[in-house]
Amino acid sequence: MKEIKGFKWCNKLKQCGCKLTLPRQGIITFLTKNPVKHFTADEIYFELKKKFPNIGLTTIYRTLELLVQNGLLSKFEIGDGKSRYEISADTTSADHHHHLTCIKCGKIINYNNFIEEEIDLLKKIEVSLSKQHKFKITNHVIQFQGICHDCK
Amino acid sequence: MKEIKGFKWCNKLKQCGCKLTLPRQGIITFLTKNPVKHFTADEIYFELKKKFPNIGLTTIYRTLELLVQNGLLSKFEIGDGKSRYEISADTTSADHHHHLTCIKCGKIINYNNFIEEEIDLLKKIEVSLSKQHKFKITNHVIQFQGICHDCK
DNA sequence: ATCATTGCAAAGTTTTTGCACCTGC
DNA sequence: GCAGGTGCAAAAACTTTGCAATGAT
Repeated sequence: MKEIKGFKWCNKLKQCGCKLTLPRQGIITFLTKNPVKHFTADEIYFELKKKFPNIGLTTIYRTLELLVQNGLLSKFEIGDGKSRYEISADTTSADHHHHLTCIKCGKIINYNNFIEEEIDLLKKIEVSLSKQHKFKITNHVIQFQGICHDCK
Repeated sequence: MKEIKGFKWCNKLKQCGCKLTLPRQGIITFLTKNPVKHFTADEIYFELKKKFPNIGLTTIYRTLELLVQNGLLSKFEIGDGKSRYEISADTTSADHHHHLTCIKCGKIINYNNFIEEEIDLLKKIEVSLSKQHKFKITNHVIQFQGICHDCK
């Protein structure tokens, strides 16, 4: 077992007392390499199959859930019935983005040319909500929904 | 067929060329009366059964989808595999709120004591995104995720 | 009268569970 | 070596579809 891309996340997993198995490394590596996409479990499964032909879809689901629970991944839904996952990018990271989704065709557009106040405000809100509701906030899902140019 | 609570939405539906059937009225009425909850299709089904014993779950799904497509409802997911629906409250309405959800137990907390800049900024972003991506934005899903006091 | 809408049953998808085997530490 | 992790098959859960019957305009 040698260290690979995504080692930061791999270490984080170890710190949580989880074993760093090959499937887990594979999933972390893959999602780390593609930080701006939003994969379904199925898409990750078919991708991982290439490197780990024996991997099972069950493992994908279990690993994704584990990573979500430990704050490494963000899980969300755009209305098509499939959960989507992406690496939790820090709000200061260039990979951090929000989503604009079409309620007709399901198209997802990322945007990260934030209005300058946007990130500041989110941090402020997170601090405020944490205190008020005694939550440890790990993530946020900001999603604007509407009808895209093609569907109108 | 007589007018009932939620007539504003009922009229909106008619304007979209949809027939105003009893099940549709029932669903609109129910969701209008409970503007701050987030119901699953199943929960709405069992509620509507009381008034319309013959109603089918299929109708619930079809009606909800219709209402979402026409912008009357907001649909979102908190990570438990069930879609949730609520009446689209205008951002200026007292019913308008955002969500704080626990990734462990699925608890949903509404908050609407917005930091004063929050609503202004959202409007600004919506205008900006609409132009940039030629979207007609109908709704937004703002969701902070974390671990609640009880789960920590 | 007409055509959209409904309810039921069946099918389709996505996700979870049980269990014997395997693997990282 | 052992607890935790994996893969397969089966099951569960949620949602959609086909179709004949019904209902709103």
